[in-house]
Amino acid sequence: MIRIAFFGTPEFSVPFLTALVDDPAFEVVAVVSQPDRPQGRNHEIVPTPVKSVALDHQIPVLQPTTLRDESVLATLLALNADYFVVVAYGKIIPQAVLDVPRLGCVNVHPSLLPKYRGPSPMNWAIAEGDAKTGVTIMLLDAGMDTGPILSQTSIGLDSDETMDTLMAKAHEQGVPLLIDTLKRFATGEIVPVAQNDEAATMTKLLDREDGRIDWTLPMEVIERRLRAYQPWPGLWTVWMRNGVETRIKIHSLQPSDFRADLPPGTVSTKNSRLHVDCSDGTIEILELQPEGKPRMSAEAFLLGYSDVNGAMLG
RNA sequence: CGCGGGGUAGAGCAGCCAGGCAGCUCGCCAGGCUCAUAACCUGGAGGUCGUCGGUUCAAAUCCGACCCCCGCAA
Repeated sequence: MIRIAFFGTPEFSVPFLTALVDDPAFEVVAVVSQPDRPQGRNHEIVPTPVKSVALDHQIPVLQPTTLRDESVLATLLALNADYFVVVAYGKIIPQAVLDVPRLGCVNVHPSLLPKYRGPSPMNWAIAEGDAKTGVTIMLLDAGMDTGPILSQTSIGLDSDETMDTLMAKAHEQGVPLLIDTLKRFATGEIVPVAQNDEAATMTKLLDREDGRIDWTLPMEVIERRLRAYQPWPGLWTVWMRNGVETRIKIHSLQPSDFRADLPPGTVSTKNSRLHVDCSDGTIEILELQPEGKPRMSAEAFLLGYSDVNGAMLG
């Protein structure tokens, strides 16, 4: 049996972990996850998704605050692991840890490396309107997603692709690829291939301000971001209503054939429809959510907030 | 004890601060008008005002407890 320590934290990592657990060729001897942190509305301490699954399978869980620690290193060494498998762990892994497993540290990166090194590669692929992205299985080295590639699978992006659907595809194709790659690399069937650094691109970490709609952008870009920025940071805008900033989340929109031809960010309503102009046309908002309220259709919103007509959003 | 908004007719909201007939827009039902409509007119049904308790002559409104929904933050 191939001995594996699994490094991962969010929901995205879970299918990879469960597949390893379920495969008789592997023994997952430990799981390393980020420390539990206060979360949610009352700052409750919630276990990470990966930790929960590990506990369900009676797998020992480590949650070190740092991997640069002698006792942590000693614990990892004692696992006598063949692989460390890293899927969205959330922290840089220092060289001393990379050197621990016999066969190496294998990372799952959801892009076609060397394109989109760095965080949020799937968000980026959707936001850029790419026709395809993929999943890369690679060996970690000291750089940011710079290690040699073991295997890769390509994923076609649909015109209505969202993070939900893309993650499902990444799991569908990436999980079996990981399993297969781990087995074949262990037997020497796979030779790592260095990345072409000249073709590399980097993504930046999304932050909450990325979700704030810039209405001076074209419709197409705004629409892509709506699909790319789910579930976080989402897409939102601000309505100055009677001197009070009201934040409004946009859940669904579409380009409109109606042309209001107003300055970007200006709201116009017509026949129970909600339109906002951007740089190259008029967008119809279909579903939205004022802060403190549940999400609702534009039609419902207009019944209670008819004064939005003519407002300038930003 | 992280900060904050909300629960009022099927939907979205106002009324609450300052207690005194339960409102608005839409939908629904019936009828009318029109060549015509996501139009217009007339009439109508639909509510334990989240729950429980307290104060009061009187509570959607004030006080207390609880339940539920949501935004932020992390």
